[in-house]
Amino acid sequence: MNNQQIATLLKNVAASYTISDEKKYRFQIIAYQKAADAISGQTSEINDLVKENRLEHLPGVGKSIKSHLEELIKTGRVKHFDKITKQIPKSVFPLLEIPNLGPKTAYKIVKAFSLKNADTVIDDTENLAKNKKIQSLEGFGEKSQEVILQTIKEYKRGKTKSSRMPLPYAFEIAEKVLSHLKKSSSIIEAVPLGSLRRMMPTVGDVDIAVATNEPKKAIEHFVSYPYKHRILEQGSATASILTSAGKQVDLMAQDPTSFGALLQHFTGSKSHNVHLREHCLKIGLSLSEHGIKSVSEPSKTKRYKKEEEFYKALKMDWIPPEMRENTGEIELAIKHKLPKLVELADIKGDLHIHSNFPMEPSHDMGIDSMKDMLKVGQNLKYEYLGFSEHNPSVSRHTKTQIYSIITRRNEYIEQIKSQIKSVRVIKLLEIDILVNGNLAVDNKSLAILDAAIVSIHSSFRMKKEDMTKRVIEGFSHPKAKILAHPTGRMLNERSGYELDFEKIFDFCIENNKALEINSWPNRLDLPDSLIRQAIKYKVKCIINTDSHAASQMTLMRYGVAMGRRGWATKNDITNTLGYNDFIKWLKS
DNA sequence: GCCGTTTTCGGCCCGACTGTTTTCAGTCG
Repeated sequence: MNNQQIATLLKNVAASYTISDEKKYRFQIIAYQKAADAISGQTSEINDLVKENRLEHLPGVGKSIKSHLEELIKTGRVKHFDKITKQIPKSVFPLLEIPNLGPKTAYKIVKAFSLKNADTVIDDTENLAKNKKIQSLEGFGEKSQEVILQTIKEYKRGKTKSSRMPLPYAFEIAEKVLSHLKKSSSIIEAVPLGSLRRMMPTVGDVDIAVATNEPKKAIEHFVSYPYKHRILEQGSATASILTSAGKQVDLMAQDPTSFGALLQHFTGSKSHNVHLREHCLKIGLSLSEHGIKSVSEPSKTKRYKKEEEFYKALKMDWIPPEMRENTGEIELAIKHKLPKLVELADIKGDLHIHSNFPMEPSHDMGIDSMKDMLKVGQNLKYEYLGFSEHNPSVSRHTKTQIYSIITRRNEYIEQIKSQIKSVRVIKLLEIDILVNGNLAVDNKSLAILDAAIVSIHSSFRMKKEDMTKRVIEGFSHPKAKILAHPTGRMLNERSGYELDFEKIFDFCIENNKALEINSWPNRLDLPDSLIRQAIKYKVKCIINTDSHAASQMTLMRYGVAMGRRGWATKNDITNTLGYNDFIKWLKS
């Protein structure tokens, strides 16, 4: 069961409580929704957290829900959940997937028309709306019937928030909308916020804040966005549109004098905001996107132009957006003990890049020359670059042939070195760890490299113990210093292979090896939660791009963002070291 | 059901928008 499925289950429990007796179960409902939100926002699999007994670190998941989840992972169901949800017709739950249909509305429709079949309930509701049967129900009308019909159609076409997009794609949408917004003189400033600003690996919808003295004009301009499918809502302070590609864009407008409060509010996460607001209530302050007011004097709101001022007014340090997931950052900010996170400018080199040098590998080659990639390295002000093409294919070459290809590449690198001197070149290779734990390159060839990156590219479906053994065996070679994309996950595609990370961490510490934070947008691997854990173990990480083209070398920002989401400081990342120190580590 | 900088009891974020109402309920983020 994946996180979204678990979150849906918890939401269904909350919905069941809402329908049975909203007043009686008011706080259980909040608790279950909170837990669902916490889990759907988690980037590592709850399945693993339960198995590794790390679940208590999730805020919103306490003793009771934790034991329910343990039962769920173990047996596939939860008796307590079954008891609660059994009181509600099964057909209510699929309807909750439709935007704007909450528990009350869904239940009303199901009950009024005796819709019993959960498999067809969405079609049934669509037909009822088409045949104008819903408008006569109490509390409904022509408009709400039309909205139901419309949203079900969009849901069926996949135009819904359920599919999350990779971070760079979300940035692209944001850029397009921003360039549209800039055309209006009513908009003083426009900034993308939400999960985009927190640099979540995937983004559901795009949130944008604007500072304006003419909110009505600003919002009218926003909803006139040429690539919109339709306007979802439009008020005097906020509006939402669906783009023609089916992605939702939310906009909030605010007076420039309160823009800092809006930045804080709209960046989230929800869980961060709720926790922060609960904390502030205890000291008599009520927070909103407008500013801060005292509970004793609710008519007066203090406004803040800058987000820094907002946090400062709460006697806290400003919290980097990447940390705002309510995992302890608020407490540290109060104590002025936040870590100083690694920054893009700290990075001194990229050690995982693939040039087009003809290595005859079994995996994909790069498309640009070493020279072109070095030029980009120069522009990025790097001190060093490590070329790490895939090893020559084992099935098509003898050991001797592999040795001669690597020798040829070394000679070519020496030539280039004499031409470009501002960036130092390190001779690496990305080498497969074979099923038996051996490396795909023998000792003689390894000896002529500065070091090696090792990684898994085959036979993913091994048992956790076997895979851990395989990785550690390959990683044990003295030349192997970096384990690339350690979990093997591909976002929205596959969850990766299973590894015992406590063992991997221990191994890295004992042998002074580093785990890669791969910046490739569909990988972002290590995942942030594992980075956080690795850092706690004092394991070194290294942030690389895995570029297969010179233009991809700027993807470094995404890897750095994941490091920041995992609370990594400059000291935790080996490629923040200057060349001499880095080489010393690499050859240690 | 969760949680702890006045608490192991007694609290629980805050506001916007829409449709169907005639002062509000439901949904969302």
